[in-house]
Amino acid sequence: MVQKRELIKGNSDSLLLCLLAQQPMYGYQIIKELEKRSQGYFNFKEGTLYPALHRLEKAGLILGKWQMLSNGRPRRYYHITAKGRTKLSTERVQWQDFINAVNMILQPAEN
Amino acid sequence: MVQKRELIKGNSDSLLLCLLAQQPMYGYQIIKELEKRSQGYFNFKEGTLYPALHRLEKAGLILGKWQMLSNGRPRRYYHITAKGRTKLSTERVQWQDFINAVNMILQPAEN
DNA sequence: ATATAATACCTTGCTGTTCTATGTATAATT
DNA sequence: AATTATACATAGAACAGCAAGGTATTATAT
Repeated sequence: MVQKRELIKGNSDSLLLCLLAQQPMYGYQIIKELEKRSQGYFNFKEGTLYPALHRLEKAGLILGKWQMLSNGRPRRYYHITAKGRTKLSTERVQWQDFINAVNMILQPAEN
Repeated sequence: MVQKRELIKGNSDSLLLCLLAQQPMYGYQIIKELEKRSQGYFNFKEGTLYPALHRLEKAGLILGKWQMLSNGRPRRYYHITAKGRTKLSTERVQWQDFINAVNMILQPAEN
């Protein structure tokens, strides 16, 4: 399947917030989880994900907490905030509105 | 309704190709038509649309032809090419794949 | 008559998002 | 001993959309 990567632009925030609304996760885990849940469709790059998480944290939508594993390797677990949950529900609506609008153009399609 | 404008990125090509697959149109008309068909959702800026049309033409997906009106005002009508129609059908599939993938993340959502 | 809005094209520069590439470091596997 | 997987991070390039500006004609409103 050939993907159109640009489609993800502006949508990744919703995906991240949605995952973190279910449980706190760390960056590397999020990448794997998105890939798994989308049956291999999503393959977030680290250069995309980490800056995105930093943006979301800076915006107060998520909160990162360092957690040291027994083996001494640190992970940064991100938790969604109340503000983040509000944002998520807004973005869900916006996503649906967007799909509807696009389909109004693409659907009546006998061409 | 508050829109998330970035969502359109990577999707506008499909919308333009779809319109032009139905009939040749000129830039200004496309803007109005997209607004009308989406019930006011889409409001393409000229700074977005004209460069987009130029890109599509350069890629051989559409073909522009100047047409002089009786009043002397020129319009540039764009026609879809065979290559453009092929591209459109590919993009339709990609769009559906993308929706499906996003919904795999957002849908199982009781949060 | 005159000002404003609508039509119709265009470009430049800014911004934001993604990706590639690179860097660091440890643990597990081959 | 070498490679892969885990886990974080950033810098620079590419690209699309937008605001703002420009030109020019026609139609409408004042």
